[in-house]
Amino acid sequence: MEPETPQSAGRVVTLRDVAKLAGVSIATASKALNNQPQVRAETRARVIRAAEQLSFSPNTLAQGLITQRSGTVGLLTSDLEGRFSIPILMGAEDAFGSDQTSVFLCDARGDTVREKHHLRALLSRRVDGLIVVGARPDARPSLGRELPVPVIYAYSPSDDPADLSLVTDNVGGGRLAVDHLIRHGRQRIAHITGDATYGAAQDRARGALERLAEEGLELAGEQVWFGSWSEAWGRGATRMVLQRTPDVDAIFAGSDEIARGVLDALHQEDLDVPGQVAVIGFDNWKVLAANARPPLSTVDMNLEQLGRLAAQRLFAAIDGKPKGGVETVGCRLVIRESSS
Amino acid sequence: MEPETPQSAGRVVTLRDVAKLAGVSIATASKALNNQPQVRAETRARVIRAAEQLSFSPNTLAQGLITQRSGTVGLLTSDLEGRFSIPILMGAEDAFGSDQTSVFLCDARGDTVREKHHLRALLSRRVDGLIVVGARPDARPSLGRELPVPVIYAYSPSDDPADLSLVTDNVGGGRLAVDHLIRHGRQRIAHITGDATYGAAQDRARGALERLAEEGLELAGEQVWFGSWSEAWGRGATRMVLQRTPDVDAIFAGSDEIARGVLDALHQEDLDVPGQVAVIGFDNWKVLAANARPPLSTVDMNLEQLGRLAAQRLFAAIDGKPKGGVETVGCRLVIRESSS
DNA sequence: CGGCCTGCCGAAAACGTTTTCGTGAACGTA
DNA sequence: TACGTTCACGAAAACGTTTTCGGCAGGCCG
Repeated sequence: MEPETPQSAGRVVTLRDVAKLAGVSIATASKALNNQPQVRAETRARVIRAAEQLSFSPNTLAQGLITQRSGTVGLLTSDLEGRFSIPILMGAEDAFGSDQTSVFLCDARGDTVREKHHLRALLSRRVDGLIVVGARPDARPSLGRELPVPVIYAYSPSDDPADLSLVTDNVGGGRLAVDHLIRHGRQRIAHITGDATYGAAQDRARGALERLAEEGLELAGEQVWFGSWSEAWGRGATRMVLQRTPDVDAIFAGSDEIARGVLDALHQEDLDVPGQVAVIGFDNWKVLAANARPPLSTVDMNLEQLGRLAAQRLFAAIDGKPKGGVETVGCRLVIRESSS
Repeated sequence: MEPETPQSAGRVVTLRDVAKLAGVSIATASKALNNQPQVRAETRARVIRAAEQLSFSPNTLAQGLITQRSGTVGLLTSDLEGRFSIPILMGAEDAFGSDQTSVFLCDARGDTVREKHHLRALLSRRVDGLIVVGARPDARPSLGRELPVPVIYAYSPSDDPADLSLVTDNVGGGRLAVDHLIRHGRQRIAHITGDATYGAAQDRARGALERLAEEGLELAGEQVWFGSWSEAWGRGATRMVLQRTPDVDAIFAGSDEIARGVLDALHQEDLDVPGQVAVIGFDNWKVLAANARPPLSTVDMNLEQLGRLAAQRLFAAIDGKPKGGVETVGCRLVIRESSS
């Protein structure tokens, strides 16, 4: 009759099993596997071999219980559906994945009570930290200063300046777009963008105007065209711009959706892009931008990098004193064919 | 001098603190909070009050250690970027959220070794179960039968029929689309779809052909137009279909991206949609479908429901014997204006 | 040979719960 | 009064680790 192994008994392998197989105590087994110095090389090897043989994997719950570190963080998003959360989430997950920390995903669906509920659950699970990623780039209410773990706000900054928030540099993004158009010889640049109540819309417009002013240029189309973040608005606004300034030679759109509408309207007017009018979007939403006709140049917010940065800052805050303030992440140009 | 509370000491509140404040033992405190019967009503009330006063939240790690249930599940996606994972993930998160289980999110980025790595980590964390959501609707390698926890495969079925997989009913989706077109009096229906190596493309086409055959109709455009999942292909294929069958009165596109291309090409030929040609897409990818001109009718795969179902099946499997096989989730029509 | 240091190892406490079991009190019954 | 039963409650074990500390060899020095 075979000697019964832990696995064959349907039990999950524990450190005790490894120790017994290696002929050492539990304490030594633990030290051997954790690279503690006070164990002979030969013994360590024996333990490791035993662990592999049993395919031992340590119970992180027990580890967390004693070390007071769960090795987990909470990712509290208020809107999974919104496409901006996802890249941030990917970046964060990526940055953590390389370490040995796992990520709890919670979607509050923009509901405050659901958020509270998730927060409670996460704290109960003794997460080592939290990343809160918002749905829109404007400030959101802080979770409070009395939390037992550090918190990083990503995309939506916290309304409490004592918290650490990571946000997109929308002003810089606006500058970048206009700078690119100017460098390609455009002089009569219009700006069509989304909802004026969005801070991001204001910031992008401001950046654009700043860069124009530096060059001594005025905005074409008489004004910044605020509206909604939709293709339909892009089409409509384009027609109005063309009416005011028929010789416009570039349009900076506040989002890729709007830019698609702009392209569509320009086609209808038989204007060549980028021959007669250059177009640049914002977001680098690939399915929209890359499939446009012609493929759309656009500004990328580097959201994945923002997510990775959030993870790094969270780590720093977990063992160190927490920092407050707002940190911005720069944008980058993605040049395709609509602006060459 | 104030009596020192646990919080003021910077310590996290434990059951011991609650018990002391309520003047009972730890055991009784535990029983009181867990609605065990063997505790006097008055005592229970006192304990609960103490717990609230200290805003006690039980350490789930300790709970999990002893109950052998961590109350967590792993969500192992192979491709977060792909838009199909997200709704499934939302559905699953939603279904779990109402219960007291939390979700670990892991993105393998389509990499097998990363997947193995995440799997190890999840098992180490003693998750109670796993949901594996794939990137494309074709079969993927099973994680194996020897896992200590139940696994549900969502979207991509496992290649091992002993596993339980949940997939979209693509055949039904194809039928649904064509049925809708027929009901609206269309007789010359063409089908333009994506990569022929995708099982989903084959299935949708099969469903469409079945439904046509039932009506005694033939496919317009001489063949099923397989190609790629892109707008460009939609444009190109539409031109070819028009060349073959100038009087086509409906086009069923295998995806919304393709449908956008179809619409674009029809506009260029000055054909009215839906007056002369009806168009229906697949996926209900809102930003594409709702913003199209005219807004695009399409087939929705009910992915959120699929995610919720996966969560339910996982629960059933956690305490019950695991079931195998493939279960399909039906599609539904989303009627907008392109097909009326 | 006695003392001291060094190198390895194991016993045991600790983390914060749940759960089993024992115990004392109160009560009813013979 | 003696005895069994029920009712609340507490002591202690258990979950699977990490870490502190003490002990036992063996080697070196005086």
